[in-house]
Amino acid sequence: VPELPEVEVVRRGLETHAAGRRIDRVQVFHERAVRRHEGGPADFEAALRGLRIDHLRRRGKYLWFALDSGDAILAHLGMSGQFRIGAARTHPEILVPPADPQDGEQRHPHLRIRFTFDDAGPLLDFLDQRTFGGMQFVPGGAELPEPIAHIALDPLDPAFDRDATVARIRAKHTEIKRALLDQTVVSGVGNIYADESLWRAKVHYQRPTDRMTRPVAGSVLDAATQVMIEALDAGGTSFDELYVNVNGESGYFDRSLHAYGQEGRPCERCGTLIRREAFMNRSSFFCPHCQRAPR
DNA sequence: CCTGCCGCCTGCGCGC
DNA sequence: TGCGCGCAGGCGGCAG
Repeated sequence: VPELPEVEVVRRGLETHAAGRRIDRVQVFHERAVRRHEGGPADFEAALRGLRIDHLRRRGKYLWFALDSGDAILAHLGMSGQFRIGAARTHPEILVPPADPQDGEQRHPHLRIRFTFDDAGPLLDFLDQRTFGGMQFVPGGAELPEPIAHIALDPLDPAFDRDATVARIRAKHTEIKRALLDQTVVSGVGNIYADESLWRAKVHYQRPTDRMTRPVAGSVLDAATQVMIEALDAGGTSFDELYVNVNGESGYFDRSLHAYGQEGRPCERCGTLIRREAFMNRSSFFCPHCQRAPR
């Protein structure tokens, strides 16, 4: 599941392998992948032809291709989206026989969008098993695409205001994990890093935000920042083949998880068994001793 | 304005 | 053996 560290790994890979290249052809193989694009697949393909990718930018879990025209391709990986560079050549094992023998071309079953460049270099594929991810062309969006103007800065953004975010958290009438997952409060945190942050800060996921002191709210935010930096250094968290970098390689931060997915294992601080509870239609992992439930 | 829930998706593992 | 179900969970939209 791609959260900030995983998306940043992908952004860096695209900066290396896609920036500076001019798009020759775009092929959309599944219309849900461009459902946010007003004009649909044909318009998406036509809008990008001939444009050059200048830079790759990111805010939270969103990333976008800044184009030489001043426009942008805004992308979100959703639950299972991947960008792969030249995968057809470097990973033949993921290929399947063509559905139609006349087709000739071999394609991965989850291939949704393919970019071909005018330099005859490796192509760029967007694969997405569950189709929660996708792309849209945003005219004039190179600096900041309008559709994500409401997304808060993430903790790795140089302009991130830590104290303002603490104030924002404390001003909300909700539980701390909901606030952490609210991308308009702080962006980039998903279920995995929310649980890891709360474990590090020794705070229960249901603590009311409006009854948290500034130091406690700050410690949760600082833990989130720290855990995401460490995960980025490890290349992200990979549980399976659903998250890999642009070269198809896994990250190894899963070995450093203390709470998420650790149900029944002893807490590394106190030995109490990590518990899993349903919360917000997902799972919350926590140490019932270190992270005491609010009254 | 704010909070919180639903529906969108596919594949896998489990129990019967 | 096969099938139905729960689970994985980010996000937009919308109800209250």
